Amino acid sequence: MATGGKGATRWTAEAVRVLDLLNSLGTTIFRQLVWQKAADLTFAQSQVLFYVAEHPACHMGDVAKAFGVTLPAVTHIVDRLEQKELLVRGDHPADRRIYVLELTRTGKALAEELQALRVRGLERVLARMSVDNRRRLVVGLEALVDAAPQTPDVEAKPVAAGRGKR
Amino acid sequence: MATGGKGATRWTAEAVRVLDLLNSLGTTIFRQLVWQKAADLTFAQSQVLFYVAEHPACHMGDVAKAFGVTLPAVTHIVDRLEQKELLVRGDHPADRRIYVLELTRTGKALAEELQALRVRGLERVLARMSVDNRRRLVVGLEALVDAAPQTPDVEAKPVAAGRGKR
DNA sequence: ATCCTTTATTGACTTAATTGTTTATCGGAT
DNA sequence: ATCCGATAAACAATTAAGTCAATAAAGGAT
Repeated sequence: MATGGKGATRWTAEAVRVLDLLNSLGTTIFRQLVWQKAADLTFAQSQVLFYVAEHPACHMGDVAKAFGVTLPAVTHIVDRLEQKELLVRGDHPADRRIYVLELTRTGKALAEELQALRVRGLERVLARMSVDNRRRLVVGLEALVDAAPQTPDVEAKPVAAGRGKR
Repeated sequence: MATGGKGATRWTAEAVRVLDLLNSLGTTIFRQLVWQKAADLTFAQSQVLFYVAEHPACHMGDVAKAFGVTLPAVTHIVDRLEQKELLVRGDHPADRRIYVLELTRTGKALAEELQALRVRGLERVLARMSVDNRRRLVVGLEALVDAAPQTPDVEAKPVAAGRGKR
């Protein structure tokens, strides 16, 4: 409101622009960079791999919440990752209903390798930007992420639980 | 490490940060805003809907190139959109192999409605940002999209072609 | 006319995600 | 000590999306 425009109308134009940019992002960076189809992991599988890498000892439900999918979906993906020996379902010491997810040695190595791939790819893109624009990008994105509805991360959260007990 | 500045090392840190932010974006904005699960369209279906809305009279192959998927995948999605009467396969006047895609009246209305939904959602987020940060976001994103490997839009482009001719 | 390329479809198969149901377990009430 | 409600996860079935391989049909060239 600082520049005293006519309020909503101005933001709408900006929102449309940002939406458009985010869309372009999805079909460039996201598709060509973040989603390197390496190591015959599917998109979902690599996402879970990274999640477990960053949240060791997490539970099935944590993963489901983080990606907003249902538990059965996680079950399948974790099944496949376990088959590939990238991840193990460990037992929880105190609560026997719970699986504690951990990456195997191979899984950790793969996660690091993929991360390095992404970073290198993104570096090549950032190198084509000016220092100022890189700064703007980082600060702007930080503000955006900050302004977005809270991130459904590992923290305990009510979320939409309530699986079908009857 | 923020003020370090020994060349490549600095960019790496910046790349990691941006990667992280893009990731957060994927699990917040993208999931809660861009992907409004309205009108029982799947994600892929709504993407194609929007694409055709913005590129009237496009061909099956255009869609495939734009999203980096194979032609059969497009066939299926267009089938479904046609069943829902959101889109029609028209004939090309000069080349009878080609289908010319157009949204129906209903399809256009739906696209506009979904777009409005997204814009309103994004507006609410942008409203929580300062004017300066909004500016930084737009400029930074523009620079990023610009620096990214060229967008696989409607233009003729080699992309990852090599579709299975034999 | 014959060959080659382009455009799109079809079929078979795999992976994903959703919904609904079931099993096992935990924790707290009697 | 047992029953009851809630939680964690598996299992089953359906729908969608993506792949490859093969096919068909139209266009263009020689």
